[in-house]
Amino acid sequence: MLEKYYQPNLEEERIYQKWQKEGDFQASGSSKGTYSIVIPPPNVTGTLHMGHALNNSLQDILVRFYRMQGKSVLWQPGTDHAGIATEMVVERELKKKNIDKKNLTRDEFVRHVWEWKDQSGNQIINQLKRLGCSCDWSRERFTLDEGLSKAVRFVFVKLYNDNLIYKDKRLSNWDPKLKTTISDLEVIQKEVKGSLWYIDYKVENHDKTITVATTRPETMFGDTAVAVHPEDERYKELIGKYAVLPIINRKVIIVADDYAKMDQGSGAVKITPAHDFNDYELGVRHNLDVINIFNENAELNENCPDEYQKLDRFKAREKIISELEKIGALNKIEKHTHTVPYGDRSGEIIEPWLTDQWFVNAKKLSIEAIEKVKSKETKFIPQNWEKTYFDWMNNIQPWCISRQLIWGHQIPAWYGPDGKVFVAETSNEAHKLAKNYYKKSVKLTQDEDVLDTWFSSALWPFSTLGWPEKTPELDKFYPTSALVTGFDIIFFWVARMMMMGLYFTQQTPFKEVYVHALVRDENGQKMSKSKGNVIDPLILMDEFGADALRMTLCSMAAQGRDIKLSKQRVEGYRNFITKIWNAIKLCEKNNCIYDDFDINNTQNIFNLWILNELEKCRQKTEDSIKSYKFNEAANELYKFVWSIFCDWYLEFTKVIYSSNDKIIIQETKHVTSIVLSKTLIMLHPIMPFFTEHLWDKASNLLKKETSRISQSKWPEKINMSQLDSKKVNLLINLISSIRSTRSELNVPAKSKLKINFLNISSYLEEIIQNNKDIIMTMTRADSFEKVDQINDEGMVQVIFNDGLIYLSLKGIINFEEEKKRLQKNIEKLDLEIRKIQMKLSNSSFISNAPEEIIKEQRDREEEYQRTKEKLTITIQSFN
RNA sequence: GGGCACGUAGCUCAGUGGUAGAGCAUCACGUUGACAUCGUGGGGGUUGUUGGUUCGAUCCCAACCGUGCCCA
Repeated sequence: MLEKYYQPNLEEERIYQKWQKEGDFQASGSSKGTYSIVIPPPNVTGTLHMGHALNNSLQDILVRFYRMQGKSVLWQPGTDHAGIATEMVVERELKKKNIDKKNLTRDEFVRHVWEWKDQSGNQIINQLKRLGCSCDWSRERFTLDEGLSKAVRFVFVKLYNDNLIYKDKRLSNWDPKLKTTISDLEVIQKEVKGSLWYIDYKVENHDKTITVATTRPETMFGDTAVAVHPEDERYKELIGKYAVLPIINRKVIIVADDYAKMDQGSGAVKITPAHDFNDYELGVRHNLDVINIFNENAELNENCPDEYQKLDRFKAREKIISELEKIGALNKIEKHTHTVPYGDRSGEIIEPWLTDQWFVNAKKLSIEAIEKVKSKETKFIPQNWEKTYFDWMNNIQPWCISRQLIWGHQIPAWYGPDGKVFVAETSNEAHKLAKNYYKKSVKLTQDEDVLDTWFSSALWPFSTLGWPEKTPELDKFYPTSALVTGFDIIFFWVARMMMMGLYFTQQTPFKEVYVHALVRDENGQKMSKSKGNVIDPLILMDEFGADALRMTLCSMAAQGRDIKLSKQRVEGYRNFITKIWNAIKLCEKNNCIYDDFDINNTQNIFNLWILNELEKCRQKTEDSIKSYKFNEAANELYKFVWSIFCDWYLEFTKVIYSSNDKIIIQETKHVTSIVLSKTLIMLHPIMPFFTEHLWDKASNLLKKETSRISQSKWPEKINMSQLDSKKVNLLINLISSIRSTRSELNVPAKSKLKINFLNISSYLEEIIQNNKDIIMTMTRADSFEKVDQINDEGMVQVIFNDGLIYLSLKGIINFEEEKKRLQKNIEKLDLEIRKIQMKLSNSSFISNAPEEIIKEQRDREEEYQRTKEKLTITIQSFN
């Protein structure tokens, strides 16, 4: 006998270990094709948050489902090295030990990072196991593994030789706190309330001044022009003249460019090509000088007046403002809301800064990546995410891939004494190239920078399978079947994996991209540590178990809508698990031992009915998972288990067991056992732990073809010859109607009813006669008789569409109440009848609507009329 | 400013060109053997607003109002 409740925290770990020990997650050969997913690699520094929980639950559901479908399945796991994040974590750890990164050599620091990784880098992997993820851990990869690193070097060299990677001095996003560039995608634009300063610049050889409006007065020392709109009447005469920068009295040209907006600020805008992306482009158009005024800490540098040098950019701003005010050049200050770029890791304001960096020509790589989505070689689900992908791809910018960090793939480029660059996979090869070039051996130094972590992640779908070697895994599992990810990652992963995959394997890396929702808190707010509204999936799992969390996420994963998660929902699905637990307990008690049984021999209508319902559920669940409609799959199973199997079927079987029809009793036990077995199998992809537990604990009740449910096959289609569910559905309606009447009339739960019927169809009568016991038990009646006429004054009519069913309630109910009840029902019917009559009397409805719709309406009207008549007669009989 | 979603019961959300559903919450009743982490039943809706297409619109179209997100 099972215990009172299922206790997930006592079982889950043990079950997971068993799966692993048995090698259940390793891909095996199969004739039914392959199914593969690569995990979007979580950061090695990460801990499991709700987004991971959703993302990986869905992947696990797919993977377990297709495994059950008999495919050879690979779920390729691993982590990425998360350059910036890991350096930050390790630096912080070192600080605790009083070690300053600055005093360490590159090698020493890298050693510390590996030490940290070995000790703490496995957290997220363990948490994924906790969630039940059935990844093939024997194939776990890390972006800094030797194999993957080799792939990175290979790709870099190839792209360089194909002129798709180049080094260039360009503006890039400089993080002055982390002292590295970051890519556009790692910059977060935030709306900030600031000021707009209006500064008067004198115009050379002219009596006018020109007033520029700026949000960044501190960049003034880097100005090399003032721009006005070509059509702007106020400034037309000044175009081509020179404005004089206050404080330093340097001349800058006044240019006409429609980048200057007439209605913004003063219409004149100062141009600082070295420190603003738009200004830089304008500078190129007008051939302007580029003056860099910041150092790597975003302090003013030697291109600024002495008293400003080494001043932080915001201190410098204050100083400039006060000096401008002093000399009367500050015209006015307006409050102004504008967007400011922040580094998503450091939280620091990003400075566009002119540096030497390595870039990928993403534009060229994007062309095919766009094509392949257009031609549906890779499909987005839901489809509308295509648009996001196209928008970004069509406007793609050069991808800055160098980072001024230590942790990562050091760029495979070496410099000769004269700065000549040699790009090669190894130092040896670089030396060979150099020797060839210089005609002698020279000393080479390797580029200090490392590559963007995403550069290696972009290779993940094939580098993890052994590429560039031609491995059997690559051959078998690439291209992968699906990528499951959140929309916020379309640019980071999907786009870049597509570009790299196509260029290096000539195939799209995945056939489908399923884009799931974002998990928000119960008020629809994005979860964030600073808001304090984070729901920790680990805490939820502690409290309710991994299965309940997974089922919750699955049931809420409707396409195109974000998930608002609340604890109550998880609790509800924990209760669902308990419900199944209890159902199994009942089946144990009823001795539903599995024995060989051919369901094609099923006789009893309830058994036929439940098998039919099971098949409907099986079909819908299967279709839903295949089309990524996770919520539908979860709800279908929930409804079947609770509202059909438990609420009705198990109740019917109680009556069957109390009868003395041994053959039907035996059949019912067999059918129950089969339904249980198949239901557990179907629940397994969503709720792997407790289904596995029951597979073991309720072993003798189940039809088991494998010792572990994780290895079971998805149920086959049930082909029943006589699947007529109508009779049982009619019974369910009748029982519900009687219960409802009881309840509405406040019949005490303990009082037994007497039920009478007359004038009913022979079809219904047959059903009633055959199932009297069931009806009586389930409605708490002690008799159910056919009568010739109703003359007993205690008779109350049941509102049941197709028959005159009466409850004998003499002395139990108040007839005024009963009249009201019937009157209310008549009113409802009247309303419906009127609606239908309106339709039917509309000649255009009759001439335009399809035949079956018209017939349906006529039938409905007739049925309502019959019911109404019966009720009216009953009311009249009271008087 | 450009783009994408969304608006259905108190809450969270499904859904469909022809009778609007679920879970939670709520109310009433109920512990005699699966289950109170429960059972039975009830109440609760002008499907954001206004137009259009249609015999018929919650669904399709347009505009508007509101909310959220992405990009600039």
